Amino acid sequence: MGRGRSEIKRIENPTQRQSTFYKRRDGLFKKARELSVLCDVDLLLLLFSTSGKLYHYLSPTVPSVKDLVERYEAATHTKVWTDIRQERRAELEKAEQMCELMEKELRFMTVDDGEQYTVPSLELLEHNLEAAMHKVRSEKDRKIGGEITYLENMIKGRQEERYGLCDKLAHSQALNNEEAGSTSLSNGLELKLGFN
Amino acid sequence: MGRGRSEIKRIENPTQRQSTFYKRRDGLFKKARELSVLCDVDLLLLLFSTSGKLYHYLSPTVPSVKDLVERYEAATHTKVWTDIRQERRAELEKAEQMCELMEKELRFMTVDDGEQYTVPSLELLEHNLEAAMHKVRSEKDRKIGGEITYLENMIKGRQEERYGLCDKLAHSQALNNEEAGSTSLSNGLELKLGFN
DNA sequence: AACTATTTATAAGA
DNA sequence: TTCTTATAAATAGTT
Repeated sequence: MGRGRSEIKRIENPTQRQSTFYKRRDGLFKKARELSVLCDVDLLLLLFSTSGKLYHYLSPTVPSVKDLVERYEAATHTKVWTDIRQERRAELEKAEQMCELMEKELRFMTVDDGEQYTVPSLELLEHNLEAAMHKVRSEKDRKIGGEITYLENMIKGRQEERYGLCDKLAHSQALNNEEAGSTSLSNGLELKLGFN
Repeated sequence: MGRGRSEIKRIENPTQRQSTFYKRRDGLFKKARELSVLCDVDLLLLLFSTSGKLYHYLSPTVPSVKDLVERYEAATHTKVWTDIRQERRAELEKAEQMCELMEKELRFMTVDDGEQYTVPSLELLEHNLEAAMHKVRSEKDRKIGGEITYLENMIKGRQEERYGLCDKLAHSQALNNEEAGSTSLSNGLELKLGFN
């Protein structure tokens, strides 16, 4: 139809392709509608443009897309919806299994009474707990040791600071004495710092 | 097209309807195919004739009907199926979160170095581990104690059984002696049981 | 199924 | 996009 053309191959010019898409899309939907009405046919037309936009038509006689797809399943013996559902269920079950496993492990670790232990497994657990305990204790000691060192350094720093101040003061008093004019102010300062 | 007609309503004459169906069905599929090729479009055409026969076309670029139907689902996100899917996803996420939480707890319990512990948390952990250890040890003692008791009972039972048999035998021998006719058979039985 | 007289769809151009 | 129009295609009615 139209002026010329007859080859059916992808239109490379995007503008032209888009234009053709509009026209032919409308034509196709019109024909689909006409066929379903004229000949009493149940049909579904589902299409996505290159840009990902959805267009669809469903005969008015069909209640839903799902309905028609289920009939398609029955006719072709393929299972579209059930597959999707089963995949989901499988994923969920896997996650739940993981959960259960870890829960069991946790219950075991915390020596839950609901669990039944054998003597060897109890011995293994005892061993693991002992190892964990060692780790915890050494980690704690390390942390506390670190804090103690930090505090010791603080004290040391303060002391040095104090010595420095005392030295300065002594120096300052010596200077004052040389000048033969000792003030009550410098005396007060000496008393204050002496027992700081 | 064609000679006359333009009204689009159900064709009541079955012969004519069937004839029109063939012609228009072919035309529709042809147009669908042309559109998908010319404009690079993903489409599905699914139809059932009045007699229930299935005809369908799927663009060669689409891997499966399921694929396109899933895309339809995602695009409309209004259907019951999507709701179910979202419920599933929520369940899955919940399960995964649980997993993560438990994994973290497990890592903490096993004093994994990747974790950062504070001194108070280490003390709490130490306390918990000690409690677990006590539980494990008492459980182990209980189990071992139980097993010893069980074995002791076994031994005791066997011994009593043996005594009972010896008594029976002695009784039987006494009877045999009374009858003054000892057989080789009863003699063999005595030998057999004596060191069982 | 085939054949056409017509109607319809649409390619190209605006 | 949208309209116009020349022309190709589809198809209703007929055989």
